[in-house]
Amino acid sequence: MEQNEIDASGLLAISTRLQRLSDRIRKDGLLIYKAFGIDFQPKWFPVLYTLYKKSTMNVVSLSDEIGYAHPSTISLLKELEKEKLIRSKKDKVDTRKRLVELTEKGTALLSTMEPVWDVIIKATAEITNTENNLMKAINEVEASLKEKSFLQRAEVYIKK
Amino acid sequence: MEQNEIDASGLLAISTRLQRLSDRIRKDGLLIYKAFGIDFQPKWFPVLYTLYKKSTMNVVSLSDEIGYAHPSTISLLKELEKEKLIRSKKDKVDTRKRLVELTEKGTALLSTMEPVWDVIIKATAEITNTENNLMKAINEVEASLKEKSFLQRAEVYIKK
DNA sequence: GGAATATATGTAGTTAGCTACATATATTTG
DNA sequence: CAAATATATGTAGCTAACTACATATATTCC
Repeated sequence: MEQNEIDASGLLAISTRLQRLSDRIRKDGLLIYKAFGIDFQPKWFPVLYTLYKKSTMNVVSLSDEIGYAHPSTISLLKELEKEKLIRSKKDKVDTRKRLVELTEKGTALLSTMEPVWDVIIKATAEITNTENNLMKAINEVEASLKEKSFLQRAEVYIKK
Repeated sequence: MEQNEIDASGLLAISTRLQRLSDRIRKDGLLIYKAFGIDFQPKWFPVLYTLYKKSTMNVVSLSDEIGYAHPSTISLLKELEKEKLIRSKKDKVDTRKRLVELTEKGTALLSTMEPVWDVIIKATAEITNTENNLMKAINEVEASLKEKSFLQRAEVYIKK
């Protein structure tokens, strides 16, 4: 009975719990980079990693690739430009487009990060690889949301 | 190979993914309350639900109960007071303490919410109850973090 | 080939938590 | 019992994403 109540309340507060877990992991992530003497923020990862893998991209494709709204990407790019980790140039064919790529400094940084990532991946795997694997759970939830949104699912029960 | 790369990158971006999932669920949550014609924000849930269950509490115990930093609770209480859903009074024994409780309006609102919660719980269960259950995964991850933090786990690998 | 539409980028302001610091009152202890 | 410490509350400002809106350039279509 009590157990059910805890579960119910947990489900109702799920967004809050996700957010707090995210915060916590991010903060420790920052400290891990620091422990390696690397000046790197976890939030930079999706943008930089994508540019590392795909070399040159414009703002919108980059945003789509990492799944961000474009203003979020723009503000990250602004920071990264200030850090001289990336640079931009105009696309000569389609002048609306801003092409973004890593600088030499950026490439150098990213290539020194492989050992750090290794550690982070191992530590994260250790933490998340419990009976219900968090990464897999997120993937599964994202898949079920893609199929039918939270709201749509709720509507079925409302109409009953 | 490619699969491993996706996993690695996923683990490295885990905080971002958690945050975005949280946002998405919260936004739909708000719409579900709206669909019931109820003026209620998902972020209010932990505070109001706790007051509903425990009647009167001071700020710090309430924060501890829901696992928030006290300034977060204070700012929620401020909103809820403006909505006239809660009220506060001084503790006569320990005058430092501010005792918080639901108003009649608050109690009335909460008691009309049971059917909404039912729907939310069902829809959430539908979404999260995949092979790797998200709620359980969060609980497990929080338990493993409590035992040994992300940073501490990383340090073991750094020292190697 | 010009008008209507679509796409790319950018800016401003919001959100929901947080930490760091400040202050007031209680409690403990020499 | 006064000084030192601990606890409760409060304020200010940060963060990392978002939406809504604005503008510039491309593309499409009559």
